[in-house]
Amino acid sequence: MEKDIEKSLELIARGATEIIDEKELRKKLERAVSTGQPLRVKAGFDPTAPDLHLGHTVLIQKMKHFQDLGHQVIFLIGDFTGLIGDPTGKSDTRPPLTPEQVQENAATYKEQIFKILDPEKTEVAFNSTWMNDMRSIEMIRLCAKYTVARMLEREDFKQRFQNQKPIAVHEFIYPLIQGYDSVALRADVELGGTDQTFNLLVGRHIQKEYGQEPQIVLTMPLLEGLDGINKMSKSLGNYVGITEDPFSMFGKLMSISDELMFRYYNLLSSRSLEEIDRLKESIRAGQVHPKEVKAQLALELVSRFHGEEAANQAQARFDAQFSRREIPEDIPEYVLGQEIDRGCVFLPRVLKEAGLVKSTSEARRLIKQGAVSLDGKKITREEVSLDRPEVVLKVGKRRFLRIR
RNA sequence: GGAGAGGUUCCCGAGUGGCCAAAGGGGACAGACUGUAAAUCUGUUGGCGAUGCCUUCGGAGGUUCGAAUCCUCCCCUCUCCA
Repeated sequence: MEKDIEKSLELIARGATEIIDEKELRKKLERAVSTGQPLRVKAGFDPTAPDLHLGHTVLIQKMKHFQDLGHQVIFLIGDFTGLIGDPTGKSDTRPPLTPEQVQENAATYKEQIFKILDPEKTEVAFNSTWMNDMRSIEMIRLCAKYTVARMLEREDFKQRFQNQKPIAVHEFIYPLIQGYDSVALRADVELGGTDQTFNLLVGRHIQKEYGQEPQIVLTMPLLEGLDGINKMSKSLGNYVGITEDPFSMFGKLMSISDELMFRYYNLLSSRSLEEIDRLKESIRAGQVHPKEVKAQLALELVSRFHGEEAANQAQARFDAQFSRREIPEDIPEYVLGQEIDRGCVFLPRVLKEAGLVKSTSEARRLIKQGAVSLDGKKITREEVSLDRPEVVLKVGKRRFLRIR
C-alpha cells in the first residue's frame, strides 16, 4: 500500500469534481496505512448498459488509481436496483432483466473493465445478493431512515415536485438501496459521476444510521464527447467505445479539437499531471506540433484496450491514409458484372451497387464536388472507362473500393 | 370524463392554397487549407442515367385546375381541469 499520504491524496483528487470530505479521507488513509487494512472503494454500475465507452472509463480509471495505491475496489453491479430504474434524468421505466441477461451483461462488463482494472484485486458484487433476501420489515426500517423533505432536496425530485410532475413513491427507494449497498459492502469510499452526488450522500447518511462510519464521496466530471460540447453518450454518437477497433478508435481520438485533447489527457491518461503540463508548455512554445501530442494520447488509449502493437499499426495507417493520402491495403473489393461495358461505365451506379454511397444522386453530387478519384486521378464525368483489370476508387478521404 | 396545444425532411424548427423538394439552425458529407478525421472558409444535404419526371409535411378519404396549407374521420404526443 502507498505509504505517502500526500501522494495518495494527490492522485485521488486528480480530475475529481468534489471530495466529501477531504479531511475524513485523509484520516481514513492514515488509518489504512497504520493498520494495513486497505480502504474499500465502491462504484456502482447499471446492469442494462454493458457497452462501455471512454466516458465510463473516467470512473474506472479512478478505481484504478485506488487500486494502484493498494486499496480494495468493488465493482458493484446494480442488478436489483436495475429493476427499479434510477430516476435521474431519464423517465423511461426499464424493462426487468432476466437473471440470464444480468449474468451475460456482467460477463461483458468484466471483460471490458479488466482492460483497465486488475482482476485479481477487484471484487465484483451484485446487490441482489443482499437485496433479494431483505424482508419487508427491514425494507420499511430502511425507508424510515430518511425523510421526504430530504428526498426532495434532490434536484431532479425538487423540479418535478415543483412542476407538478409525477414522482412515483418507489423512486425514493432507489437512493436508499444504493445507500444500503454501502452498508452491506462496508464502503469507505464511493465513486460516481457528478449526477450521482445526491445518491452518494444518502449513502453517508444511511451508513451512519446503521452505525457505520460514513463513506467518502468522490464525484468525477462527466466526460465531454467528441464534439466537445455534449456529454459523451452512445445516443448522441459522440463516443469512443472501448471495444471499437484500433483504427477507428485512433481516428476518433485524432478528431477531437486541440482544446478538448487536454481534457481527455487529464481525465483519461495515466500520465502524471506534471508531464501533461510539460506537453502543454511545449506546444505553447512551438516545440511540438499539437497533432503529435494528440497522437500520443490516442496511442496511449488505443494501447490500453488493444495493446501497443495494434496501436502503432493504427497510427501508421492513419498517417498513411490521411497525412500521405495513400490507399490502404485491405479495402473492399467489388467485381463488375460481366454484362457491363468496361470501356464506358456509369460510375454513380457502380458506387451505389458497391455500397459506397446511398444513392446515385449522392454519387453524382460527390462527383460534382470533386470527391471521387480513380487510381488517384480526380473524376469529373459520370461515364468512365475501367478498361484495366483492377482499379481503385476513392470517395472522400475515407471510402475506398477496389474494382475488378 | 372535460378543455386546449401540437405531430413538417437525420434532429430542432419556419411555412396557413400556386413563387414548396419546403426558410433558418444543428448534425452529417465533400472541397480548399493543414505534418490533425483540429481550427477556419466554401459547398452539398429525398429518389431517378435527370434542365425533366417520381415520392415526401402523423394516417385515410375529400374539396380544388392546383393542398404541407382548406374540409371530414382516425391515430399519436403534450398541457390544464376533474
